[in-house]
Amino acid sequence: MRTPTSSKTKVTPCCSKVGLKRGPWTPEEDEILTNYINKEGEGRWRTLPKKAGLLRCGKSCRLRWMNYLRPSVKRGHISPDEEDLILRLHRLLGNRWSLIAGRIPGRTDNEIKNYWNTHLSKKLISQGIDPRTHKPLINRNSSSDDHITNKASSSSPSSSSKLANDFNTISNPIYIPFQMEEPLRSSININHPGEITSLDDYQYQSNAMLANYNIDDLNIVVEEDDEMNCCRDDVFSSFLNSLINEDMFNSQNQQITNGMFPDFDPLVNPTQDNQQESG
DNA sequence: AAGCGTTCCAACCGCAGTCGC
DNA sequence: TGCGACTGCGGTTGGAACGCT
Repeated sequence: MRTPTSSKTKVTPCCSKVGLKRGPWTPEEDEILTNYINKEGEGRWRTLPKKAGLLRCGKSCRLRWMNYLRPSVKRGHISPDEEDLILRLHRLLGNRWSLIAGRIPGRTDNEIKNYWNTHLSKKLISQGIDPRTHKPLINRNSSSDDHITNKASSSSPSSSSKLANDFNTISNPIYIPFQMEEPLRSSININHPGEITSLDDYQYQSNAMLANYNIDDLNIVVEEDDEMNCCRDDVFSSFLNSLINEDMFNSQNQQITNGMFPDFDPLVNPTQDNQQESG
């Protein structure tokens, strides 16, 4: 674990504003940055501004490139399909904007975050749905949800609470068949068959797959098996695809669209009667 | 047309993870 | 092992654009 930064200076040279320009980028700056990256490639952001002749910090250059100048960045309105996908992915991943953006071609994490904050969260609230938990707002004060709501709604940036936030954001939408009190960085072991016997095959497999991911960053943790690591991105991609394409999501999102919310969330508690078959 | 409040989004900030020395 | 540099992420902010009166 990284040493807390509070014990030393927080101002890195990159953040020092001495002599560096801030604010909106000019077309000239955009052109300089684009030309440089086209020639030299991405990366080495720290030294890039000096080499390119820009009076910007590396962070600013990276952000401008990633969110605006990259050729793959799609401009324009979010389509209904994209909106639906964002809803599904947010329900699955929480405020993991970069992960969500990674599933939506051409969209950046910043764009999706902004769209969520300005459109989708308000839309869900207007429908009586807590945009953090995707549960009905009416239940947010119930004792069973307090431990989740309190942590999820905390804006405190302390490292421990942030990890707790992340864990709850992830664990809440997805059923995990056992309590995880382990350190968050540890991988989850699926060897708890007694707790998952009631799951149907699909959900068993989904949770088994989830259990092999590091819950903190959703990268697969395969117990130091490098041969498995080489394909884990593909596995995770397939896993996400299988989840976001499931009919259970379709039916739920249809109800969300209609301003309703299902009584029961099969992903949170799949042992209830209305589990749905996967395709 | 002017003033004011609201919305939206590009950009900034601080923190955390990773890596190399 | 510890430290610093670098990078990336998510939350927040500032101000331009927009809408209403």
